[in-house]
Amino acid sequence: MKRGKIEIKPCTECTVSSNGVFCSVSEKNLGILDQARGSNFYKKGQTIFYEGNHTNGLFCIYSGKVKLSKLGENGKEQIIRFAKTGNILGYRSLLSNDTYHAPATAMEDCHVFLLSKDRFMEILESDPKLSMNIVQLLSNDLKSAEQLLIDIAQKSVIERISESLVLLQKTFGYVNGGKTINVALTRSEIADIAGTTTETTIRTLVQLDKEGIIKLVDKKINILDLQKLIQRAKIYD
Amino acid sequence: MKRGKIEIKPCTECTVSSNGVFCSVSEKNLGILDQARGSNFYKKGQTIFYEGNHTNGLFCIYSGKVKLSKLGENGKEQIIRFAKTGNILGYRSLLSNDTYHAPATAMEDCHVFLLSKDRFMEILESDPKLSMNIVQLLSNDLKSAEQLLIDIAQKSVIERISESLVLLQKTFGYVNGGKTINVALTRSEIADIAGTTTETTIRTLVQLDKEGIIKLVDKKINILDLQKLIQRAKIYD
DNA sequence: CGTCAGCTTGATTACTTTCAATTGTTGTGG
DNA sequence: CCACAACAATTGAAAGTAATCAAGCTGACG
Repeated sequence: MKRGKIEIKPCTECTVSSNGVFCSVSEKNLGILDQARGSNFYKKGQTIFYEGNHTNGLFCIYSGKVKLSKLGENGKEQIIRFAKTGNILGYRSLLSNDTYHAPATAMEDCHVFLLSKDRFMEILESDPKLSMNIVQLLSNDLKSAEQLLIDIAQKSVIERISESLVLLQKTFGYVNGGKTINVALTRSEIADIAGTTTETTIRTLVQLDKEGIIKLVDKKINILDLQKLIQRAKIYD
Repeated sequence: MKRGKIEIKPCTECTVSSNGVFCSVSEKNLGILDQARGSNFYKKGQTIFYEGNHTNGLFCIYSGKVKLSKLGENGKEQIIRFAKTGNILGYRSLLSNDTYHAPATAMEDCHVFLLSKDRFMEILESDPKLSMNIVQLLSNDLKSAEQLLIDIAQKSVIERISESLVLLQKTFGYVNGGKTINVALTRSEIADIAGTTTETTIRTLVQLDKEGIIKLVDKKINILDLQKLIQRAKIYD
């Protein structure tokens, strides 16, 4: 953890996101947050919080990519959503004063701030704009979760895999403007997004490759024809 | 619509729920709500709001049962959650200023109040307790949606059907303390909860009946052994 | 250079859907 | 009140999809 090498801005000068939940918060309150934050580093694969653990604060991602998953009774993982630079984590559990219900894992090396629960709640109560932002965050999460539910319940594997790739592209974009999706995932993780098995994922990716829609290069996935991929995913919106 | 026969209390004297979101709201604000509400009646099967329609208010269920569903691209329905007396509907769309994204349908004759959007937002902004209640409502919805997602993604049909029955029992209880689940659903609707087909649902219900866990009497479902049903659903919590 | 984790492929099996046909139930208009 | 239409439930057979099981491969890394 070579903190000396990393430039860390105070919350008051945060530029990681132009539309984050804290963007509308006053300088004064950001200053309070600043005093109450702790800096954490996680290596790829490390767990940021576990399912069932008690909530001790709000996580704010300064850099890196994180997956939120949920384990079924049989231990199989389902990825619920992703979080990246500028996103916050753990608000659902914090706000309903619950334990974490979806473990978060670093998909690459991450730098995360932990904001004190008390301080956050304090600001939340005095800042209607922030509270509205949180409500919208929850609403959007709910909307996505319900959409994912429908997709997993009703779509075929190739549709779900295609949709997963579209989602990844939308979320993480391309590597310097090219066609390679800007995130490193194992086949097994892609399976955990689409709600299927590793083997089926591999076969399906190969099929999409053969169809000329994507191009598999090592572990990287290139999207050759996003429109066709969207068609394959049966996304109409 | 024989309104004359139905006794309608003002919001200030509402007793439909002891833990509803409005329970903590002041008399004064309830009075405001009261002035701004409209009374609507829906027959069984009627749609209260459609997917894609613009949000014009908040629905509060005075009596009756409602299902919120979502349609897949192929037109197949997935039931997302239920609402009954004392629950509110449409808050997600209203709060994120979105169109309705999950249509609501009356499962039996319903009496529903429509609260004005403006009036509600007004009170919401002045009442931190209410806004906290809403946040918790959203949090809980999100939690359930994610749980349902895992279940549909990972459980077998018999587990999902079993779980659906447990959910129905928890939500609607028994008919006068007996063993009959207090809600009327078609096989097709049960299928839409569990994310399967009507035929498979029928076969599965028959199997549970043969196992002595439930007893099918006409369209009513009796739960003979709730513990075994929970086991069959692989619910551990 | 061995090991381990991830990737790939093939064969088999199990589960669920789909299609088709029949019966039962309900509500409605004559 | 009955006949009919529309919807709901049921059952069987066939087809399809994806999971599972087994085995070999590949590449990164100590």
